[in-house]
Amino acid sequence: MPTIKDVAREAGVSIATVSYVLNNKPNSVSERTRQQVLNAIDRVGYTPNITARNLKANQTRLIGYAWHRDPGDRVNAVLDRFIYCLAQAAEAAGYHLLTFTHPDNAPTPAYDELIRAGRVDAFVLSGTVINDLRIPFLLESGFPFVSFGRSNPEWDFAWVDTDGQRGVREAVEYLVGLGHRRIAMAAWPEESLSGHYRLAGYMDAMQSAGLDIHPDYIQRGEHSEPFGREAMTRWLQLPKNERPTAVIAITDLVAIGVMIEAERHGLYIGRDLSVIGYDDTPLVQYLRPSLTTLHQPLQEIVQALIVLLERMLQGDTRERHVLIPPRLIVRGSCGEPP
Amino acid sequence: MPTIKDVAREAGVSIATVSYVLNNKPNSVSERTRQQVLNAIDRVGYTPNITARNLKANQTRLIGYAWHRDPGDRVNAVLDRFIYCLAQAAEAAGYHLLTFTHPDNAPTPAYDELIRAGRVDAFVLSGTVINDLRIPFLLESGFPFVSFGRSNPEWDFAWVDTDGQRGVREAVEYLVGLGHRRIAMAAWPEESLSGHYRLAGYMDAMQSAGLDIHPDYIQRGEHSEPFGREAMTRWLQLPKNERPTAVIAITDLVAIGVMIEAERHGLYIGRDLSVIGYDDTPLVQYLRPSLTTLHQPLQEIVQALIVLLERMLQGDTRERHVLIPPRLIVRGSCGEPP
DNA sequence: CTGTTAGCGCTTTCAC
DNA sequence: GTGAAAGCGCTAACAG
Repeated sequence: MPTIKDVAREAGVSIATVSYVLNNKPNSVSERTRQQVLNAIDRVGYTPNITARNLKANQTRLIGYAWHRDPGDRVNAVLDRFIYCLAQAAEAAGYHLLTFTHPDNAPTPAYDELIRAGRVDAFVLSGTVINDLRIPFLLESGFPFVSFGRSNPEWDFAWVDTDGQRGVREAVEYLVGLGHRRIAMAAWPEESLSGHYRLAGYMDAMQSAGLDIHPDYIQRGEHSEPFGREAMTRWLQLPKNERPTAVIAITDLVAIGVMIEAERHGLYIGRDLSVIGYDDTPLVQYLRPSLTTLHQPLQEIVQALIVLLERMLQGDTRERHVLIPPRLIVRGSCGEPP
Repeated sequence: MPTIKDVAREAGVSIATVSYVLNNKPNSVSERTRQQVLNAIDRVGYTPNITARNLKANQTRLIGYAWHRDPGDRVNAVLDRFIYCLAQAAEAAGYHLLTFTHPDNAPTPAYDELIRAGRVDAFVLSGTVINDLRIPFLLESGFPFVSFGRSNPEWDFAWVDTDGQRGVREAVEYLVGLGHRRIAMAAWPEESLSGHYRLAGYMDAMQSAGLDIHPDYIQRGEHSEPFGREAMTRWLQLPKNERPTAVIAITDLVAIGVMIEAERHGLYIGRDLSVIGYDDTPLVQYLRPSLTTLHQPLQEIVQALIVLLERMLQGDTRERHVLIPPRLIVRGSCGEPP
C-alpha cells in the first residue's frame, strides 16, 4: 500500500502539503499544487491509512455493539433488523460497527476490555433491562454510550426508545373505534420494562374509554408462541359474554399463538376475534388473515441514536432522551366485534 | 488512559523493558524487574493501546463482514445465527468483527475502501452466488478472505460450506428407509448454487434407490412460505396414486408452506404426508408436528472458517476447502407412508 | 504557501 | 538484562 510519502515524492512536495490537501486545510496550498497532489494521489492509488490517522487523533471511528441473543432459540427479529439499520446509519456518519459477544451473566468485562484497549469510541446498547449491569458500569467509567431502550429512571444516560405506551394506547383506541369493549392483553412479566410501558398504554386507553378490565384480561408470559396459546386458552374458559372480542399481544409471536389457539377452537380471526401484534415481524403480513401490528420505525430510531452519539462525542450534553411512537399497521386481523 | 510511559516511570524502568514484559520476550528481563513492571501495570491500570500496536504491526485484528440481507423482509435465520457464531469464534482467535453494508448491486466499492484504508485484515463472505462479483475482485486484489459458501468452480479461493448434496441424500435415504417411494422436492431456481447441490443429493439418492422421479416431483421457487404452498398445490393435483407421500423442502420456511397447504386439504403431517425441511430454523421444533430438518452445524463451520483465515494470514496455503455435512434432526413430521 | 519537525503509543534493533 | 532510539503513517504547530 502506498503511503503519504509515496504521494509526496510523486508530486514533488512535502508530506505536510499532501496532508493539507487531504484534509482540505483552507488557504494553505495553492490550487496548482493541490492539483499536482491530487494527481499524484490518483496515480499511486493512495488512501490514507486509517490506523495511523486514528493513532494521531486518538480515536477509532468504531462503535461497539454487543450482540443480544435471546436465551434459547427465541427469535428476536427486531434486534436483528435493528443492528442492520444501525450499521448503515453508523456508516453514513463515518463510523463502523465493531460487534462483540459476552456471557449473559457478566457483560461488563467485555466492555471494559474494549474501553481500556481503546478499541472503540463509544457503545450502542440494546436489550436493556431493569438494573442493567452495563449502565452503571459505563456511567462510572465515563465512556460514551447510547442505548436503544430505557432502564432505571434514576440513571441519567442517553437513550432512544419506542413509545410502547402510546403505541398500545393507540391500538386500543383503534379497537374501541371498531366497537370493541372487551379487550384483553397478553403482556410480559412484571419485571420487563418495555412490557410495563406497553401494559400502561393498555390501562390508559381502557380507562379513558371507560371500559372494564376484567381481572383475567391481563395474562403475563414470555416472548413465545406457546404463551399466546396459553393466554387464549384462559380467555376461552371465560363465560361467552365475558370473553374478550379483541386481543393485544405484546409481540407478534405471542399474537400468532393467540391466533392459532383461537382458530383451533373454531374462531375466525378478524370476525370472531380481533388480534393486534407488536413489532411488525417479517412475514406477519403473510399470515391469513395478515396481522395488524405496531411497527417500530427502526430507521428513525437508529438515526436518533447516531445523532445522540455524535453530540455526545462532541461534548454536547443537551436533551438526551428520544421517544419514538410506533406506527399501527392496519391489516386484516381486526374487525368489528361479533 | 495510562500509556506505556506511565508504567515505565512508575516501575522505574525504560519503556522498552515494559514492552518486553508485555510481550513475554524470553530471557530478556529478570524475574525481579518483571515483577516490578507487572506491579506497576497493575497500579496504574494499564492496557496497551491497540491502535498503536496495530500501526506498528501493520494490522488491525479486525475481520470485515458484510451484512447479507435478503431482499424484502425474507427471513434468513441461518445467516443471523451464523454471524453471531462467527463473532464468537473470531473473538476466541483474538479478532473482532467489523460489520458493514453495501448496495446489493455494487458490493465491491465497500470492500475496496476498507482494504485501501487498511481498515481490516481480512474478510469473511457469506451468501455467495454464482458469478459473485466480490470473489474475482478480492482474488485480484490479493486480499485475504474466506467464504461461507461456494461459487464458480473455476475460481480458486478458500471456502467452507455445508454439504447440501450429502444432507439431502441422507434425508431421502431416511424416507426410503421408512418405506416411501414417491418422494418430491421443493427446490430453488436453477441459478442457485446451494439449491443445485441439494437437488443433486435428491437425484443421487432417488437413483440409487431405484425410484422414479415423476417430472412434477421437482418444483422450483424461492425461499418463502408461499412457494411451499404452491408446490404442494401442484402435487395435490396429481392422481392420488402418483402423489408424493413425502416431501423434501429446500428450507424450513418452504416446508412450512407445504405443511400448511397439506393440512388445509385434510392431510395429517407425519401420517398422510412426511415432510423434511432444511436449516433447523429457530422455532421449527415447536411446530405441530415438530419439523424433521437438516441442521447446519454453524459452530463447526465458523471454526473451520477461522482456521482457514488464520492459516491464510500466515501465508499457509494448504487445502482450503471444507465441506461439512448437515445433521438430520429427526422429529415428528415424518412417518411411514400411508 | 510550503517544508521541517515533533509526536501519537507501541515494538524492536542495537549498544552497552 | 536493560535502555536509547528509530520508526510504523499520519497531523499540525511552527518557521520561513
